[in-house]
Amino acid sequence: MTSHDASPAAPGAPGPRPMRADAVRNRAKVLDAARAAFAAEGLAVPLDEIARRAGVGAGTVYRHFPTKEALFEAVIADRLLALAGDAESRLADDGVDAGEAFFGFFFALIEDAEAKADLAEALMAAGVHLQPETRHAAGRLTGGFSRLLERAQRAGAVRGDVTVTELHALVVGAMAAEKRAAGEPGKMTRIIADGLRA
Amino acid sequence: MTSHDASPAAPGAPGPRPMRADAVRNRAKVLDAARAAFAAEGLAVPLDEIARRAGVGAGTVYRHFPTKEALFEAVIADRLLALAGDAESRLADDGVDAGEAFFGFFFALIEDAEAKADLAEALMAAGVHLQPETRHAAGRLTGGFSRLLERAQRAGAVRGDVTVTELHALVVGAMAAEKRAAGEPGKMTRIIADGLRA
DNA sequence: GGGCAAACGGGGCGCTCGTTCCGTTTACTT
DNA sequence: AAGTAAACGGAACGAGCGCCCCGTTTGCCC
Repeated sequence: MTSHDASPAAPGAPGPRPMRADAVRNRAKVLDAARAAFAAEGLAVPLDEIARRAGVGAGTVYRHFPTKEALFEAVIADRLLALAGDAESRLADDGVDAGEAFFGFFFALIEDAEAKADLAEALMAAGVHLQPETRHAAGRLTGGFSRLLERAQRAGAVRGDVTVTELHALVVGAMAAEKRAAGEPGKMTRIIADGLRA
Repeated sequence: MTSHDASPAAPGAPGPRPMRADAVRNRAKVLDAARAAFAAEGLAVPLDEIARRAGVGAGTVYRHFPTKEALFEAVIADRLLALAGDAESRLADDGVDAGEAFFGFFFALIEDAEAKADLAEALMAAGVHLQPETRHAAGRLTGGFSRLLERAQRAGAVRGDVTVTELHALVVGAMAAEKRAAGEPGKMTRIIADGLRA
């Protein structure tokens, strides 16, 4: 819930002015509405609709986020950080072997994206022109995933000729396949995972 | 090149009136321009752009195709028929075994879609509200693919717990993965294909 | 409680794009 | 060669949507 912070910049040091109470409240309402709306319909949802659901005017949204894209990224950055945290905690867990940890995350990642249209879209997008905050979050996720992959490869659980970039592409592919196949959730992902085993 | 036919309806029997010469010419020009434009940019290309490339006015496009969607489908139906023909000819070829035939088509299908943004989009789309002609073409493709799959499964080359629908989903997934991964074309598809083997 | 800057909100602008309309041109007929 | 209906083309319409402007409201400080 990092994005529920009151101030968009310089949270610790008291900057020029503290935010007004209603502004803080509205920022949170917009963010919550955006989360729900983007998750349900992806970037396609009109900004006016988000404003309406948040109970504010469109102008208010634009005071807090310079552009629709920026609002989208604010939502996405949160999700990416959560996923990065998941990867890192699996990495730290000594109870499961490398292969299990890797595939566990692989499945969790795709399952999560399935329920969040925006995340899927964000991962599919080329990812150009990202704000620094988003870029950092994406980097942390990639880093964690990369270490999970390496460990699993060293353990002989995953074929050695796959890079993180290719893995990312396969995740996108699995999400696309999963969305297309109605019955038996996770089956497409399982097939693709089988193709990844050594 | 079935769509280069002069008359949209009743080609054999002389209907109400034969088409005027310039109309025939323009229809073909529109179809060619649409083919190129849709292949390059998918459905996103504006209709005015297609008209411009074809050297006609937008109104002319609409006399031949009631809607942009209909024009799109006219292009897609051709592609689907060509693919169905490919599947059928592989089916008829006794020189290759069932597994080879299946995977050969699998790779060909994805490679083809890679070069044609519109085909990829069409396969990804839910496919609701299709014109009868398109529905028929899609059915023929699915039928051929289905027989290739069955034969390969019976031969033990492909895992038995996959249906045509799921296969379709995996094709879409492979296309998505392939588009996302820059280097070494076909690698993502090969990994997914490995997941499909028995 | 009064003053003031910050925040609000929604009407409106500008752009894109699918579709239609209609005055003009062009191919066929006799 | 003249008449006619089919076909043309591009200006114009309308809908959707991102974004901005500005008159009004509201929280904050003295």
